[in-house]
Amino acid sequence: MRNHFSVDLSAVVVAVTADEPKVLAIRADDSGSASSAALRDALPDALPSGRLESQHRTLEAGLRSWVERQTGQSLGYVEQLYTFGDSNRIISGAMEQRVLSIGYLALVREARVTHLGGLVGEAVWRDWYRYFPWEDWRNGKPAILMPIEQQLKRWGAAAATKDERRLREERLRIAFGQRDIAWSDERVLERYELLYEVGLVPEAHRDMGEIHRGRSGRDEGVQPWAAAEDAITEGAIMLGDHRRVLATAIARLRGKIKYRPVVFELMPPAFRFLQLQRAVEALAGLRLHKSNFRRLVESQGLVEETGEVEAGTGGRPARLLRFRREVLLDRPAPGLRLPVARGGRA
Amino acid sequence: MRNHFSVDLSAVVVAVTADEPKVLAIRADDSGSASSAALRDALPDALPSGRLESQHRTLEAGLRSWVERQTGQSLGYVEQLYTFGDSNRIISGAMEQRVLSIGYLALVREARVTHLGGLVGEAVWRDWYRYFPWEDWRNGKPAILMPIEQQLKRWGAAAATKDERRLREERLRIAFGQRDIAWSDERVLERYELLYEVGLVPEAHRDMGEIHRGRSGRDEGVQPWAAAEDAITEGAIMLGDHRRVLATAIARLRGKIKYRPVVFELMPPAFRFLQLQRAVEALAGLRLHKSNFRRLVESQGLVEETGEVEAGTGGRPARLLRFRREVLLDRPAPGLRLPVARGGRA
DNA sequence: GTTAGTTATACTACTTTTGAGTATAAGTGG
DNA sequence: CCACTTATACTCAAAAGTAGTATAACTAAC
Repeated sequence: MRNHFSVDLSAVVVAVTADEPKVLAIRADDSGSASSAALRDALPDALPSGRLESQHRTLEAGLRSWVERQTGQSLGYVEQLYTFGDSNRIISGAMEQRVLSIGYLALVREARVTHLGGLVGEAVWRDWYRYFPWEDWRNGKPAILMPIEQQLKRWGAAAATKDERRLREERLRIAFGQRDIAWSDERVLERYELLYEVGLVPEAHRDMGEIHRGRSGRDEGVQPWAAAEDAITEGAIMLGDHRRVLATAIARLRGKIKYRPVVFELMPPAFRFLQLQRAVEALAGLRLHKSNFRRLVESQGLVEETGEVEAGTGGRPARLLRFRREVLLDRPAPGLRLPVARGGRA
Repeated sequence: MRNHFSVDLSAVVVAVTADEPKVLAIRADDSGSASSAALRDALPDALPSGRLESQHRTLEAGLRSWVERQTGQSLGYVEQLYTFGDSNRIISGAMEQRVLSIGYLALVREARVTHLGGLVGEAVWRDWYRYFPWEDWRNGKPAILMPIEQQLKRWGAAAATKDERRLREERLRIAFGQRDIAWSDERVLERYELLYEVGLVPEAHRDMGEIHRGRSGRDEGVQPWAAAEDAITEGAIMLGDHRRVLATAIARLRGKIKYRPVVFELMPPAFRFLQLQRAVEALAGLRLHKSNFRRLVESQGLVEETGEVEAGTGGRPARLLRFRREVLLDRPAPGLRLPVARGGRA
């Protein structure tokens, strides 16, 4: 058994419904016992996940089958995110049990869930900002960032040495866009990991309790700087390191929409311009400039008109668009930023 | 043992020496037996790799220790590439042995190798175009592409149905930059996988021989289209799927240099402008426009002058540069391409 | 059935970034 | 001294991006 590992597959399944970014979660629900609704809501959500089994021909196939079994959702676009293997996932009870965990990002068009008489729990679509309220800047800077920034500033100042303080302040500046640096929508994971390290998210303290004999893997048993009472509880926590996987997924997706037409995996077959913009905004957590966004999309030839118009949206009826599947072929590599010399070709 | 897997860690260790991209390889060398030099050279190279052991605290730590043990090279920048888990890695002899393989990309500054009295084989630095001769366009279109394109064209035409033919021709167009589509330096993996599928690389046929009872994983036992004799032997093959891992690494690195200052991980502490350009060119396999490249680097504030100059290069002495470490902090996310509305900030 | 509000779409003026190339400076080897 | 290499500084036009304004076509409320 030594040097053999069990492998966990977990999926961040994303959809955009009513201009909001959704993620598929399993509500922990030990339906057997007569637990109160209050208690059930206190239990953290989990991502759909399961063990890789030897009958799964490919990793992706295993993932798809688990997600389908647990949520009834079948997956379209699937992309591997990252493999987490640091020995910090200790299954309570069975000690020495090392688990690798492979995270996936999946994009689906519709946020429907077939209700299953759940063995595991109930599958629900959650607004992803439920877990990361500080990531949504669509209505300006989120209020929750005030206390976060204050705490982080104090953490920075509390460094033992001068060098350590400079280091902390720089990390902070980059991750949260302080001073001259602008907030970057993509640094989701950096922000989460900083909060974890400082001890400002509850799971930093939860995981502390689970660590036996100093086998942390994350930080080797170093106590978080912040007290458990000071942790930010606005953002909902998740089971295990699922919130970290979610952060990885959001970061990846936010990065990818900028150079690959992946948004369309989330759109219905026909959609309006503004609808597309709202979807991108929902993912990026930012407001975009209307006419420039339109020009960008048009000039890239990403869409074409279906010929139909949609009325009843409370304004001038919009022409409906569809994604031009050809661009997947057209664009060699959208966004090559190197100044290639023409002489290159023989 | 069911549902427990052994995990292989393999590293693509990259350096740039004398304007050429190098990768660290293990020359298969069963030094025990008195094998002839000719035979030894016929055996394929391998990437440094080894099994994840439970004493490895993190995946990265395991990788570092394996690389160091096998090559004497200690690693700086390390990045996880991809986890391969399709059941196509069949260890000859031990059947049913399923292995996951996690590929890593590592960047080092100097191409030196401490010669070890090798248990495994000899570590050597190889020009990476040894394995992918069609990827080097620095001196114009590589000649090897002529026969490749011809074969691929025939494969396209040989499709059974019209739809299938269109599909094949499109894949070909994108991967190899036919017709109106330009060659893209980043599609290294797509190209390799296409060649594999068509049967134009020798390992496609080699792997066929190893497949028992249809357990391919790659293609479920479908015979490659091309005959084994028609495979391209210009590009050296590697052990197992190591060439695929290498392709993944090259693709990733070529993509990444365009939006992250990773090249500097490969440069000496002080360097000339042209030296930097040559390094980028070596990686991208392209020639770049000199003054525009200079402007790009300067305007981004990626480098600063050390104050020294280097003479003796056969021309006007150049000022030496060093990487401005601050940019790692400065740039929030180099290359945000969304038209953000100003009203976004509250 | 007019008016306020909403959504869609076209057009404009300006700035910044690229792409391609030329000119000149400062060394080396013969 | 001359041919050759390398370095560095400019120029100029085209393309892409930024920030708006103006107008058109609907819905809902009064």
